[in-house]
Amino acid sequence: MRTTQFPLNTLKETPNDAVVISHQLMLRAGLIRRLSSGLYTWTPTGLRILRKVENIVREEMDKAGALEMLMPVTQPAELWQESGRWEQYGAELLRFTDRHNNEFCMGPTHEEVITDFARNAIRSYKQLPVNFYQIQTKFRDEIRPRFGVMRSREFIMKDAYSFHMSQECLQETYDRMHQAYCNIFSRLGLDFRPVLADTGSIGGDGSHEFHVLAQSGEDAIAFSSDSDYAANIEKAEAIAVGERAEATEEMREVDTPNAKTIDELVEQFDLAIEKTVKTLIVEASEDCDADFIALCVRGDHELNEIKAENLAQVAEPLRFATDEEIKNVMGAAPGSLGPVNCPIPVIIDRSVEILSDFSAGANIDGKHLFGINWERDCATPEVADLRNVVEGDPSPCGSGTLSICRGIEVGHIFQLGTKYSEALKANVLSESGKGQTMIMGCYGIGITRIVAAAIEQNHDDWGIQWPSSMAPFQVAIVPMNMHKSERVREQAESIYEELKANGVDVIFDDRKERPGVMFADMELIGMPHRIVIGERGIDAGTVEYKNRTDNEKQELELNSVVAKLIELLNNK
RNA sequence: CGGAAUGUAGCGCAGCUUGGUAGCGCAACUGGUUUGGGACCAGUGGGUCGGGGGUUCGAAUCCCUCCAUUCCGACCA
Repeated sequence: MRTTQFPLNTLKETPNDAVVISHQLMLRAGLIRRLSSGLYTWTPTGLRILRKVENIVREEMDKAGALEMLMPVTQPAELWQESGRWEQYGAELLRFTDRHNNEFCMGPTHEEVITDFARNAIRSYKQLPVNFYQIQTKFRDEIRPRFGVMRSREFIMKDAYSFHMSQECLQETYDRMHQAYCNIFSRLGLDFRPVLADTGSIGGDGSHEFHVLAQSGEDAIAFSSDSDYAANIEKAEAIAVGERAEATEEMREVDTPNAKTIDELVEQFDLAIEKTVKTLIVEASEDCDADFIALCVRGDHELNEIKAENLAQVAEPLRFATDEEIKNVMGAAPGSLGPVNCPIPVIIDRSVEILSDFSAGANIDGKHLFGINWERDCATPEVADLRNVVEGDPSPCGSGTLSICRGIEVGHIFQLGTKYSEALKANVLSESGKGQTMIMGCYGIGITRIVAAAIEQNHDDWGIQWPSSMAPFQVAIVPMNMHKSERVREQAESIYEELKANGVDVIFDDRKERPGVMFADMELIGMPHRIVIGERGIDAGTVEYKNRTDNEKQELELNSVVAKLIELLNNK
């Protein structure tokens, strides 16, 4: 490609609504343009990168035996009503009506459509297992789109759905997808980790997220110092260390009119924050006798809402009680709540169970209890894992301690079970001739998000440093003074033609620009290999070569540049 | 949904306080000089000043209203 025929559209200044580096560089390098909130146009340069990612994903999916297909973006409401998600899904689902007054939505995902397809197309166990996938646009009306294509409303996703007769068979495909994902992210040249993810009500170890490690990531991941264990913080099990100590204090009621928060309490009464307990009131589920449940975690810990929501006694989705409801149920306002003399069922975190001589609200406005001990002052309530793990917690795998780091979720694989196949009655005939509900798995990769994640991980002061597999062009040819020097033009043209003939993705900067402009553009866009052709080099029989990621320039023999470049490309 | 800020050329911004011919830099275009790290000179094109309403002889500027965008927060007592 020639830059005179391939507009680069680079920007010297950073548009001021871009806050993360990938968003800034994507705009500056001319990969994307914003159309509206959370909606982006991909330029010719950007699209080349997107296609590279797609193709790697496609190759590895095909290799793993999945079948590509394509489903509509627009989906009829009936299917969503059948699965029950028309009501469940909130405002994130973009709904609209056609001219016949029929309701539709823009697909945020395709479980319903694929399950509908499968129930019609698959009749017999002989057709199973099967794994379908597509690479296609999704729409989720995010509350707050941000960070460019990292969290946009419209985005491209590879989503796959597998169908099985047995759990074992699902597990096999799941493991194969796990491996395929590792292959994909390795080929893309990303520093990534598969991590255990929350599986919601289904439970088990049936879900992994794939995270690209980056400071700007929106998710927190917990790692073991000594093993491969890695889990999303939402999922990482929090283990209490130590045993409950003997009581040494008497329980006493203290006036704390100005302590509404744990921080205030700790400050005003000089308490150790690890010896305080905070109490949160949430709505109870229908399984529970009471309308509300009290959850207790240590003052220095945070409630994990996902863990809480997964408890049988807690309503799904999780909802915190309003101040008014708390007042009615507890007889005291938030800020003075505690597990002692609590009128509603209490569930405490494991780390709270092993506390002694601790402090909590007295369920009387403006009063706290100090020196509380379980059993003596209050029966030990039900214990559960309720909190987020923190740095230094013991790893749930049994070896090492946890450290926490941030990641960008680029993939998610999930054992769905029969959630959708049951709702949509996707049955097949088994070997014994009886109808059986198919078991499903689903496997997603955020294609557009990968591009942003790769930049977060690979950039410097000059711009993007593409991993070779993703670069829009492999080699950039930068001629010096080509519009004056016929020799430079001839050499540049001939190297360009030769590289093209060898199937190399090459960009030839044949604009009538000053060298600095060309260098800056090629570096900003992140071309991995650059050769500079000038009079000086031609006289010496050489061409200057520079790799985007290291600062050393080297001279290559003019008459063997192409062979040498091809060799470099093959070595990656 | 709550809070804050912003909206002026493709991008970055000034002008608004104190109403009076809509500006600067970058980018684009033309011509020339330059040419191994974002050049220089001369010139050109490009604006519903977010929309609507009001005050006024006169509004980018003052008032009302709507909209959009960005940032922070969204129940952790």
